[in-house]
Amino acid sequence: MPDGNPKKPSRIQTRNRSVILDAALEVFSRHGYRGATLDQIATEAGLSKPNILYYFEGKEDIHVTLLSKLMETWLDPLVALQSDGDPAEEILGYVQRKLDMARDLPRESRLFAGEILQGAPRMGPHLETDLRPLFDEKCALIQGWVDTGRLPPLDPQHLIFSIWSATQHYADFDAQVKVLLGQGSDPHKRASAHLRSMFGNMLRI
Amino acid sequence: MPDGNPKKPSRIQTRNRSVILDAALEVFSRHGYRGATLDQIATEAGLSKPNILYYFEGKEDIHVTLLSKLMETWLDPLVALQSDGDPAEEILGYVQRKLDMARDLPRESRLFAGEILQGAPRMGPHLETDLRPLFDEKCALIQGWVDTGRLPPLDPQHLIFSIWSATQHYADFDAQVKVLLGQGSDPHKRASAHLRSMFGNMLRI
DNA sequence: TCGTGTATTTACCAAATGGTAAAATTTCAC
DNA sequence: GTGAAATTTTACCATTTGGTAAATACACGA
Repeated sequence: MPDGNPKKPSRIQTRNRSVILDAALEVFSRHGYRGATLDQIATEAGLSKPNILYYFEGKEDIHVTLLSKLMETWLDPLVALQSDGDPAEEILGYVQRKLDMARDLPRESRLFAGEILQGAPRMGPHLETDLRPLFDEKCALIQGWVDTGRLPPLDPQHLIFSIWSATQHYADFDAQVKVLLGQGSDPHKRASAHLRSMFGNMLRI
Repeated sequence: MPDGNPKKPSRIQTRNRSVILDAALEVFSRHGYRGATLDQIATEAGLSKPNILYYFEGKEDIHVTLLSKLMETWLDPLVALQSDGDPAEEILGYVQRKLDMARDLPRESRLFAGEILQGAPRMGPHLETDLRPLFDEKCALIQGWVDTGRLPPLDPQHLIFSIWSATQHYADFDAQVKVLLGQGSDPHKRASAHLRSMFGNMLRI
């Protein structure tokens, strides 16, 4: 049994757990938790169903593991929002990082979106524990910039919401975006320019 | 059989179909298509499962009916975006209508979001047929305002995406928003002020 | 009130799905 | 190479779930 005990995992274990999680990310992000089946995940992973249940306790275990690992990655860009340089450029850099992330990790974005959309049934605690403190910290940072006149008056909480929604939109609503944009010139570049303009305007004193 | 034939529906039919659709909206929007069960919908509607299958051909029929009816409602605010008054105020009015809609019809917003998130498997055609033409028309309208100098240079397509994402975020990611805002002063009002400021800034010449 | 079409319930079914037991196979330290 | 442990497969099972058939109850115009 690979789980529970403190022994270090074998090479096979490490590889297979990672293969399974990647397959599960693919399937869960496309069909949602309920819509995904263990058979689909098994096929995608190139393993048999009982075999994946050898590495994970069950469907929910896979999903939760995925969400936990994802949370780190997901918060990275926000963690990187520091009080180093020019406030406006700091925030615009954050916007850019989030947008790049939506392009590079669309499956992760959709997995997250699906979970929240359904009321975060398997992630509620994580939100309180991991996201909330970081969110509060960065809101305070931005509020500080406002208070010291380095940014115009604005609402840090809703600013962050706008950044999240505007950037993740391109991953989460990809199906719609594709239909509406047709095949135009480098959508990512145009989105980036638009967002830089929009948020840039609002951050200018 | 209530379906297919051209007879006008009885009072009971009208009432029950509407009761079922409302229950289905509740269940589908909370759990997604696959996550929802006919039993849940039946319970929510106060009817038996075979009874709802007397009014609809099956689970998918209910879902598709729901999405079709929703599409109208959903596009209304965009239809109302006309070339009447001041361009900036027209667009800000649209933002406000969309935000109000996210507050008043969160279930509809989540149903729509869930469908798009999964690649619009049951709504692809509708997007091309209903949404695309309207989107193109309104983009042209906005582009016209830009070309005649009544709006600063901006990207109409991505502007609309930003409006959609920023407003619907409050309905679709409600679970997250609730956790992060705690209980503050009238979130809707603050969101409204923030969005008016953000988009107002960008629309000013 | 009677009879006919409408509406609802009861009793099912087949497929899908998450999961398990145990046998068979492979890996690897010695 | 050998044996024990890890890994994988085969053969299942119980539950859930979308859906159906047929019997029953009901509404309502004549």
